[in-house]
Amino acid sequence: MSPCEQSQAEDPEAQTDVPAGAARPDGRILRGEATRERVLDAAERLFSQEGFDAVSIRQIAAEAGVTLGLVGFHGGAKTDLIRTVLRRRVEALNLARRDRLAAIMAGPAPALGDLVDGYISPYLEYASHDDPQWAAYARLIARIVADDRWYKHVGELYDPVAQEYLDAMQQVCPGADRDALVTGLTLTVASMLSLVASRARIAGLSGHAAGSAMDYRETLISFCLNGMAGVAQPKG
Amino acid sequence: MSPCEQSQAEDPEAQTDVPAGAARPDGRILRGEATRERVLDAAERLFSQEGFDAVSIRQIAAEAGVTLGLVGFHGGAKTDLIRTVLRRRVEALNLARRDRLAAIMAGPAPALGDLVDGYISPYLEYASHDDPQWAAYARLIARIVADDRWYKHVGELYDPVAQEYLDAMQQVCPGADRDALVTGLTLTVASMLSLVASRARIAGLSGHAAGSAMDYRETLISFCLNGMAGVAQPKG
DNA sequence: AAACTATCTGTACGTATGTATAATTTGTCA
DNA sequence: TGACAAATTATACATACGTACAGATAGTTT
Repeated sequence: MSPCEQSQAEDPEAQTDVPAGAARPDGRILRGEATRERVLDAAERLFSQEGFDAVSIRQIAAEAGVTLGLVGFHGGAKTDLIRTVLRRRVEALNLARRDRLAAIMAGPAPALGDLVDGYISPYLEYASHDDPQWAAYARLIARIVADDRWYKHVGELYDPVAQEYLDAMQQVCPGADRDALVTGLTLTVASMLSLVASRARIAGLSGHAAGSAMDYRETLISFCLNGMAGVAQPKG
Repeated sequence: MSPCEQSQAEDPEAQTDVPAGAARPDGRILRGEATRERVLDAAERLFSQEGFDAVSIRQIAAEAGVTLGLVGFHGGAKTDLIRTVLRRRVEALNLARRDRLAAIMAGPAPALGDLVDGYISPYLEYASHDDPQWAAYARLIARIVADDRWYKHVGELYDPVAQEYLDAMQQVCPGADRDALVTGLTLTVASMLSLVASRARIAGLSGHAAGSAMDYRETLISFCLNGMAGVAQPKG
């Protein structure tokens, strides 16, 4: 009777055979929905702070203010729980990136810099979002990409939009080698994530406290744009 | 009687009151030294593959082919063990970087690109080293920087040389803002590490298997050089 | 040979882990 | 109101964990 294996039925009226725990046919939310959200939020926060293996189900329960059994009830097994957490916010990020991409390509003179900015900025904005859960999620993604166990899952979620950006980049830089663009975008993403994952690095080297990720946005975009422009040039 | 808390007495004749487990006054190595190395190697491999929290002392013992107690005997507590592993190879990397830096600055026309190359290449070379332990260590470093628990320790080990490179960069680019250089070097390091940590990302986006980290060296250096040049320009 | 110390083995302890489940409460609909 | 399912509690289980330690072994020194 656990609702933990529900599919991502975002649309309340999408189907008649509603999985348990999701929206009801009459549109009302089952009472467990708020609890489920608390559990996922707590897991998101703790996983991003301590890492998957260092966090116990009991910690998550305490952080969420629920009993131990409820974490399993709403989140399923631990590996399912983090998968759900990772999947939960993908749509919003992908949508923001796709919107920007469409706007850029519909404009008069789409440039490589616009595309780099379009891919990076939504993540940075969410990472500096008022909602601390978004900040936690951004940090979690930055953590997870170095872990082969979860990268496969994360990659599947984000790669399609990345491919759309790569297509657009190829359109804007006709002579560029596809593999070079792929590597360049990978390095761009790595740079972007590093700003969120460990501003401690910058703080340590600069000698003063690091600001918000947004404070580094200009430098980051400049770095990545110039870097991409470098690798996008046809050989010769 | 555990030798696990030995200081880094690399010089066999450095002191008369030798800590247990290190070199003897007569220059001979105590018999446990080979075992200690096996334990550290196994920990290095496993930590780099699975992460600190996912690896148990018993796993390390099995991987090293020793009994459980020996891991604690030679490695101390688990947190001491990873600290030792992280510290063990720092000297070699710092030395290689310092050598390159000296050669560049003694040359006729030191350029920003040379400095970027000088900082990146030693790590890439060690990461692609024949010795699989070096590859494991490189992967471990790439993993660890996203974890605040260990970054503090790693930073202390590598930041002094990074500062020397930053000084040299400022010398080569007199108008550059120091904070911009710091951010740029941080992004450069993040890009460098990402190539080692997860070539799976590139493989996933490109559609074909990823090669060795060395295959991406040119693209990486081009990306980082152009990126650094971008952020090193005085505002205006 | 005897004393000594580094090295190594085997085991035990207390605690924490992920997960399952029976029993209870709560809200909804017929 | 009474049946029914979702939600919640409390507890139990088997296992794995990090660490400590008493004792055995093996070299070295006296």
